[in-house]
Amino acid sequence: MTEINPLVSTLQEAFGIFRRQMMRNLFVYAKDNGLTMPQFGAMFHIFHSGGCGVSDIGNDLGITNSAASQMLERLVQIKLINRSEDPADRRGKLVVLTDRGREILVKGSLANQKWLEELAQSMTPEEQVQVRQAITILIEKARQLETDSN
Amino acid sequence: MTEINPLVSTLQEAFGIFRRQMMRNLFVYAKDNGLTMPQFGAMFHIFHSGGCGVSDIGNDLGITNSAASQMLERLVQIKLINRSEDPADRRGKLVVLTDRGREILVKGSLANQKWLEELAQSMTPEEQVQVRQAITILIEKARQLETDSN
DNA sequence: CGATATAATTCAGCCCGCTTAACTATTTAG
DNA sequence: CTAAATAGTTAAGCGGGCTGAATTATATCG
Repeated sequence: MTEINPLVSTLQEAFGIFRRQMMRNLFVYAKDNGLTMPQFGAMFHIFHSGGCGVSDIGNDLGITNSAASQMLERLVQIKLINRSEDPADRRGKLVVLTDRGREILVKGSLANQKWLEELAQSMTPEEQVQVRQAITILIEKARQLETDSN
Repeated sequence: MTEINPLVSTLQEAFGIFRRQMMRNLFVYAKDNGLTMPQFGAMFHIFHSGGCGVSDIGNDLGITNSAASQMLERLVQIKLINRSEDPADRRGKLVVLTDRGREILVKGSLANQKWLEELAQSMTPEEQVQVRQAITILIEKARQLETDSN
């Protein structure tokens, strides 16, 4: 048995609260924008990859290329993504969000803004500084982890 | 224009990282457990409500009672939830998770454990203490917000 | 060059998600 | 007690999500 790091369980708890907050909005937000959850998931992946191939999305969502291809075709139809030939490898396609598609994702990531504002305002100025410094460390470390694993 | 609280944008950034981490697993985890995303969403709601009615779930997911009723019926069939008459109001039903259903949710909430451990271990002991204290404040404030809004 | 691997698409077919509309059972209001 | 509101179910029907198998086009390996 490895020792239990108390920070990990604290993070776990915070993560749980964030998760719940996020799930509260996820389904309704997708539906309000005329998207199914898998479609939203695909667009989320495209957004964060900044452009990728068809099978990347299949892998990310755990579905076949076939399924991914069909789903992307629908997203092309409703003009939320563009699909073009990859100039570097003409077998592949390059999938990117349209402006409208990007807008949906950006707005979605701001969906919890109000909650975060309330959260911030429920703290004293001293607490705000303390929390901000700590979260900044957290963000920095998370980014490092991400970089290292590439 | 209200002034921009720097803590809010920091929290927003952290939330974004958490969201991405969570979305990475969400679809694959649901599928691995034989669940569609809406089914997983329903079970998530039941889990956190600790037991609720059919239309509660419909409201939470933004679908009609009819749709919720049909989905729950499938979850009953595969023995992930129990549905019984509400003794307090015999029009209503009481929906709860079975042990198997609860297990899926609990394991799911531990899905990011490894990442959190790596994150914790990438910090110096001093940073760990600092971050833990700050996150504890955050958790406390979030819980208070939740209590107040009820 | 020829064989093989890779990226994507298409088709048939199945199940699920969802809505609307109609219906049953129970509770609440006047 | 009757009328209206509320909780849930059922059925018909549309469309999406997904798979497996077959197909096309391009790239890579020997």
